[in-house]
Amino acid sequence: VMILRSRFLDARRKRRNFNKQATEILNEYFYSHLSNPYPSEEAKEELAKKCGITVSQVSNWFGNKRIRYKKNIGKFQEEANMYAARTAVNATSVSAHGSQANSPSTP
Amino acid sequence: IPQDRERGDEEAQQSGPGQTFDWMKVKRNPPKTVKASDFGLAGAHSSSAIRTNFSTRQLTELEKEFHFSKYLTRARRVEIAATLELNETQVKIWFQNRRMKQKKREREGASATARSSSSS
DNA sequence: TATCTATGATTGATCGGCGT
DNA sequence: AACGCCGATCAATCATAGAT
Repeated sequence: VMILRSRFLDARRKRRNFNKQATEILNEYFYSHLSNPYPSEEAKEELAKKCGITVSQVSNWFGNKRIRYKKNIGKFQEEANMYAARTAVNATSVSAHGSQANSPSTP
Repeated sequence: IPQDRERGDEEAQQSGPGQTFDWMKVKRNPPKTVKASDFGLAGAHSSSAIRTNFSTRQLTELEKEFHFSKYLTRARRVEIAATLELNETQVKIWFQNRRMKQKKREREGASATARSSSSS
């Protein structure tokens, strides 16, 4: 096939990585809800606000994270242990309540 | 109806951080597009049926139709499918996805507008 | 600077739920 | 019972930012 790719017709994707802070927040949620990493619409909105990104971007992040995580669980073990140690909201119903002020305070 | 137990062996690991949850086992059925049915018969279901790559021509035409009408009528669907050499299902799905995309844009565009109310 | 990897976005198609 | 739509998600891929 020719390299008739979109070539440059894709002025769209001008990706920019998220802040380390945002990634931190997203990962924290992901690993503290590893039993069911599917944030509700409300949770997504809250995460979006905290991270300074859009709800769609939060959805994309979780979508990519879930797929890539299960694709190669081993590769994420280290990261998983790290975040798992911070918040222990183990499985068995994640009936969260009043989300605390949540402060990634540095120990 | 038994739910195909995995290789049946990793039930030991549970409390560990590497626990395997249901969402990690989710598998989607492969597309049944069966587009290469022109092979001549005998449902040689061999069609890998993978993500179809629409050509620029097909996308252009679909986009044009979408502007004309966001929703399809049975007749139009048949017509478009024939013209673009796609299944009616593919046309139907394309319109559904397109509508979702439109909605997403409107939503993000709205919040963006509210933000830059009078700037620029 | 070239090459490989991590990651955000896009999109055809699937899943479950609902309405007709 | 069957079909279309919605909303969410999957899964593969694109293109680029970042690491080596």
